[in-house]
Amino acid sequence: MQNMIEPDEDIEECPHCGSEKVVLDTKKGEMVCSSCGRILQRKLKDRGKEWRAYDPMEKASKKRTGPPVNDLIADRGMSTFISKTRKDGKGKYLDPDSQQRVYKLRKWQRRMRHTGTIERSIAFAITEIGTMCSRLALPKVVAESAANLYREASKKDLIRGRSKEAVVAGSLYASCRILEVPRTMREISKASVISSKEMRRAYRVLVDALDLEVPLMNPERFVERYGRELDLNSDVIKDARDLVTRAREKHLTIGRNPRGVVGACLYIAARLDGIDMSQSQVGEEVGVTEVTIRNRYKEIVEEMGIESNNL
DNA sequence: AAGACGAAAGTGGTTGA
DNA sequence: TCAACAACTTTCGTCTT
Repeated sequence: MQNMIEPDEDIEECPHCGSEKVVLDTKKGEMVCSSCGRILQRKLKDRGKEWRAYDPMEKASKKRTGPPVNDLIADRGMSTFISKTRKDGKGKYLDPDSQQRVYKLRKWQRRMRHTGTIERSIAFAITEIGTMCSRLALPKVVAESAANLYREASKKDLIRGRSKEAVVAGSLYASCRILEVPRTMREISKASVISSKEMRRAYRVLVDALDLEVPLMNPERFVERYGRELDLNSDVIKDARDLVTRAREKHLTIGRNPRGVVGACLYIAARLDGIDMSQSQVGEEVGVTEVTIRNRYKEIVEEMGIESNNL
């Protein structure tokens, strides 16, 4: 049977190593770079059919579905529309009386669509999630996940007493954490009208009330991202990633702002590679001060026995 | 002159009574 | 609810290249 798993968007080359050997793993539902082995997209949906048809007649008789369920539509695309055509099911024109009735029905359906408080709230949230995601360049899976979290939150009545924007921001952050998309709280709250304090509170409530399994944030993901933003080549990024791993093994990361650790590791890796880069440059990119970079850098160099004359 | 370094004081968040 | 606390930031003077 032909497999119809499709990526959300075409990925032609790996954003990490630039290789064009991006393959689709239909079993796991993942897009994978066969050159560097990184997963570029997860949890792809199977948009295909499970049946086969050998001629158009059979195709027509077996077809029984519409588009897939869409999490980014308030009612998930599951509601019915009353058609605009003035024909009945058999293609005959309706008499004027019936036309009048259908017109009224349509009007009422339009009015009823988003009248439930929860539906209206979700519709708002999805719009908000959409604009935030485009501002933050977040992939569609994150938007879908956030929409689902918001829906769950609505069901459990968690929005009451909080602003919708806060719950949206909290859902987005939670989705990023769950899907291991490297975004900080600060970034997300900056893209929102919500303060990071309010967002944090909403996020906590979501995690507690919905029993979310949030994996520990892993700084290695941030190394990738900031390394690329600093125009470092993949060798340096890899070295920096190893440094972060070793730093964590030596417990140099606990209680520390991960961005400081990541920044310091990038700084060290770059300097070891002979690249000229200032502490403040790195600090600015990862969002901490030069002093913090310096402090982390000192600790790491000391603990790992890196000869400072190489730097 | 720019970047690195270190000290000191201030700030916001966490923790435990 | 409040105080203690650790991490981080800001600021600034000094050192190094």
